[in-house]
Amino acid sequence: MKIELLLLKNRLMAKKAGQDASIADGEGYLTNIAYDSVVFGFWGGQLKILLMEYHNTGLFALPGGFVKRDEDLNAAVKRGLKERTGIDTIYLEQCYVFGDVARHQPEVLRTILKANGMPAPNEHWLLDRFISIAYYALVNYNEVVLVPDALSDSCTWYDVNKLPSLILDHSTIVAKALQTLRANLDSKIVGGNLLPKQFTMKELQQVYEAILGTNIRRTTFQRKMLGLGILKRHQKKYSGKAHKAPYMYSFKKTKQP
Amino acid sequence: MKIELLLLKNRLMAKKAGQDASIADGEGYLTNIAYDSVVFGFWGGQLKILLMEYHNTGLFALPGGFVKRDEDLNAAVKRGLKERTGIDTIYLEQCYVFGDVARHQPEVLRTILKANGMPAPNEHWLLDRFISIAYYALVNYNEVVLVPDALSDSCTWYDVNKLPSLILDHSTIVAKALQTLRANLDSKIVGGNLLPKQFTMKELQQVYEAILGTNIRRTTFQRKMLGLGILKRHQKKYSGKAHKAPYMYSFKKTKQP
DNA sequence: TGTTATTGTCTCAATTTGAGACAATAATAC
DNA sequence: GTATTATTGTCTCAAATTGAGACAATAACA
Repeated sequence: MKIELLLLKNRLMAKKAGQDASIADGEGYLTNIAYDSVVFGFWGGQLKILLMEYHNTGLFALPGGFVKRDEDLNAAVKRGLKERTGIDTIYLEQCYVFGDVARHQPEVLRTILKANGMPAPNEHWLLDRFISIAYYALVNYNEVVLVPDALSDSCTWYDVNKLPSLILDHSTIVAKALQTLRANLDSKIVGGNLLPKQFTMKELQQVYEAILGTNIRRTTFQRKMLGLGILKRHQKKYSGKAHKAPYMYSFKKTKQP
Repeated sequence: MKIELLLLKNRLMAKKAGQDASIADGEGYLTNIAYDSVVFGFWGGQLKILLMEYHNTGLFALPGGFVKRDEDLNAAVKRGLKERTGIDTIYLEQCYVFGDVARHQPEVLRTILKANGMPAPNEHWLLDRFISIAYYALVNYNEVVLVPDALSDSCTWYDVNKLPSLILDHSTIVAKALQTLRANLDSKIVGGNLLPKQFTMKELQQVYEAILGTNIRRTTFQRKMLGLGILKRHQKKYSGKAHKAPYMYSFKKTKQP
C-alpha cells in the first residue's frame, strides 16, 4: 500500500507539472502491463534479433515498453518499434503473455536505474510487477535505422544463435517467439517481410532455412513456392557472377485482415 | 486523476478493514488486466461453450476474472475456471490479447453493477480500462459442475453455432478461440481433452468434425489417428445395438511441457 | 438363421513430396 | 570465338501420403 500511495503522489505531481504519459513516473500508462518485442531481421544468411544494452551494466534486454491509457495495445508496440527501428508499417504478431510472479525481479530494474544515475526507491513504478505481452516483428534489415532508448548504450542486431544472456525471462521470450515464428511459417506469409520487396528464390530459401534451422532441398522448395501462386516474377538479376542469372520475385499483394 | 484518487481511497479503506484481493474494490489485484476464457465442451455431437448471464440484464458474457498481485497469470485463469466448473487440472491455452481502447465500454459494466444493486460511481475500478488475455479451455462435459458467480444468474452451455449476442468484444474472442483451436488441432492433442478418458473412434471423429465444422471421411480419419501412434486400444464397447462393437481408445500419456 | 447397422482393415487410384537429372544460361579464361 | 564454371529453372521418376471405396467381421434382434 505504501508503494501505491507514493506512486499516486508521483502521478499527482506529474499531472500538476503538465506531464503526460511520461516514462519518468509511469503516469499516463496502463499499470502492470508491459510488452517485449522480438524483432527479427535477416542478413548474411543469418536470422538476427534486436537487443538493447543498458548503460554501464552489461545487461541485455529485448526492446519493450508500455501502453498509454488512451492507446491500443498493438499501437503501443508499433509506436515503440518505430522509435527503435524507424519503421512505420511493421509486421507484428502476438506471441505469448508472460505472467508468472517469478518474472518480477525488482533488483534487476533497480540495477539499471541506478546505473543510469536515477533514484530507485522501493515505490518506483518500474519496480512493480509487470505482465509482459510478447510480440515478434519481422523487418527488412536494410530499412532499419537503429536508435537506443534513454537507458541504453546500444540497440543492435545479434545472431539468433549467438545471443548473450538476457535479463529476466527474455531468453524464454526469444525461444517462444522463434517457436511461434516457425509454427506460422506456412500459414502466414512470413518470408517476404524479412526481405526487400524483390528477392531471389535462393534468398527466400535462405530465410526459410534460417528460421527452421534446417536445410531445404532447392528444387522442392522452388516448386512449392511457385505452386502457392503468391509470387510474382520480375526481371532477372545479373550479379556479375559467371552463371545463370536468377529471376527476382515479389509477393503478390494480399489484403491484411 | 480524480478517478485514481478515489480508487486509492477505496483501496486504503479496504486495507484497513483487513480485506484482501476483494472483487468488491479491486484491491489485491493487478490493475487494468483481465482474462476471458472460452471453455469448450462436447456433447450431443455439438461443440459447446460456457456463458454467464448477468442478473436482471439479459447480458451474456464469457467467464473471466482478474489476477491477484501474488498470483501467476495462468494460475489465475485456472482458479477462475475451477470456481466455475469444479475442474482442477484443466487444459488451457492462451489465445490472444485484446487490447484496443474501443473495448473499454464502462456503460456496460455500469449496467451490470446497477442491475445487481451495486453503486457504480465513475471511479469504480470495474469501469476502468482493461486489457483482456483470452484463453481457451477444453473440458470433459460430464465432469463439469457449473456454478454462476455473484453477478450472474447462470453459467450454462451454449451450442457454439447458436450463441446469443455477447457483451463487449466477447463474440470476437469466441471467434478467435475457435480459430486458434482449429489451428492447434493437429499440433496439440486437442481431441482427448474434450472426451472421457476412454472413447470410441467415432466419438473422436465427431469432436474433430465439430471443431472443424466439416465432415471427415471415416476410413481416412481412422487410419490417420492410428498411424499417429498416440492411441491405446482397450476392450470393446457393447452398446446393445445390433452391429459390430467398436473398440475403446485412450490417449497414451505424454509428459506435458 | 437371416437381417441390419456399424466397424476395422484392405486395396487401388490420385495427389503430393523426395531426390536427382539435365539443359539453359552469364561471366570469365583462353 | 570457344571452352569452362557455377548456378538456375524445369522435368522426370520413385516414394510416400491421402482420397475413396470395397468388403468381411461382427452384435443384437426378428
